[in-house]
Amino acid sequence: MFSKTCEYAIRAMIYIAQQSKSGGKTGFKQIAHAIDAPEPFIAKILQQLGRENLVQSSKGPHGGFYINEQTMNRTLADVVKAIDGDKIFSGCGLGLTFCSEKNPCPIHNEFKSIRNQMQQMLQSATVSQFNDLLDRRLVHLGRN
Amino acid sequence: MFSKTCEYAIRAMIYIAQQSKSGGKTGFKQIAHAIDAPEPFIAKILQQLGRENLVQSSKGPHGGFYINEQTMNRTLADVVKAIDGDKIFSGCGLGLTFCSEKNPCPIHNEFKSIRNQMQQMLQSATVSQFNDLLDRRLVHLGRN
DNA sequence: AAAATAAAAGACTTTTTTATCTTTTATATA
DNA sequence: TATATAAAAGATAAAAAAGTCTTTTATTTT
Ligand code: FES
Ligand code: FES
Repeated sequence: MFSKTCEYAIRAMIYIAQQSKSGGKTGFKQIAHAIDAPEPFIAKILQQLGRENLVQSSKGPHGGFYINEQTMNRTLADVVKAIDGDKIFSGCGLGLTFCSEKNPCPIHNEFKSIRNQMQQMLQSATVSQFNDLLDRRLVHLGRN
Repeated sequence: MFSKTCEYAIRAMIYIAQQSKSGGKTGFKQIAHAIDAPEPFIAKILQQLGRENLVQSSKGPHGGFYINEQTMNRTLADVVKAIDGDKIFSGCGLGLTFCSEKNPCPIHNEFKSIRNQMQQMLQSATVSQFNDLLDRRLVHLGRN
């Protein structure tokens, strides 16, 4: 559904958001460990997210990654778009081009509906929405 | 959403189904041309589909690929499962493991619903369902 | 039986994605 | 201002997916 890179990105965002609530900054190594992902790969992904202003960062001692007030309200859809582009939200889910609005294939409308639901769901899910559950340790971001 | 291999497989199945209606067999070169896909790659994919009994084939002169009566009713879900496995139908759409039925994440239920709809749609779409539209040239399987 | 045809199987190459390593730049603190 | 720290940037490596080629096997027709 999404690329591995994108999955890591989402988990990283959710983790950083939680850590940032209390004003803390987090290094990429800690992030990688928390979400059980390869360190240098997470570093690369965070750079991408930074360029898209989906995370903030500061260099030097006590530096690290964090998420500010506004960014807390960014949605999972933003993250997906930044990493995987918007091909998931547009075009045929089968990746086919042989049908159109005017000459819909037998599954055209169902596909459209599902795609729209997916988009709406991701657009209404903010990265900070998970903070509470993480705090209460009801969910965990690792792989186990 | 699906792998390229899977997209080719679906388009090939749909094409072969239409050609088979009138009892004809089709060579992999013709199939590749019709769906605008690389010839040797399609040959490989057809072998996979053959092993899963999703297409029939016969060797020698006037041989080729075809789809018999029963197979006409196989669904797109069968093709997807044969090529990409069933990971699209199971587990979290985000590829995450940090939530469960008991401790659902904020988007758990929406995700579940969407995934189920997707599965139902693919399970109710047969490969022969496209024959009519192809006959009437309302849709085309090529890339242009 | 021999020749021709067409798929099956297996080895191989290219491209893309995923992951890693090294050097540079920026910032804080002593 | 020197040193330590941490991210940014860029180059490289490994793995997976996509695509290609060659040989083998089965079938039909002559
Ligand atoms: S072929 Fe994908 S929606 Fe019609
Ligand atoms: S994290 Fe994917 S459904 Fe909950």
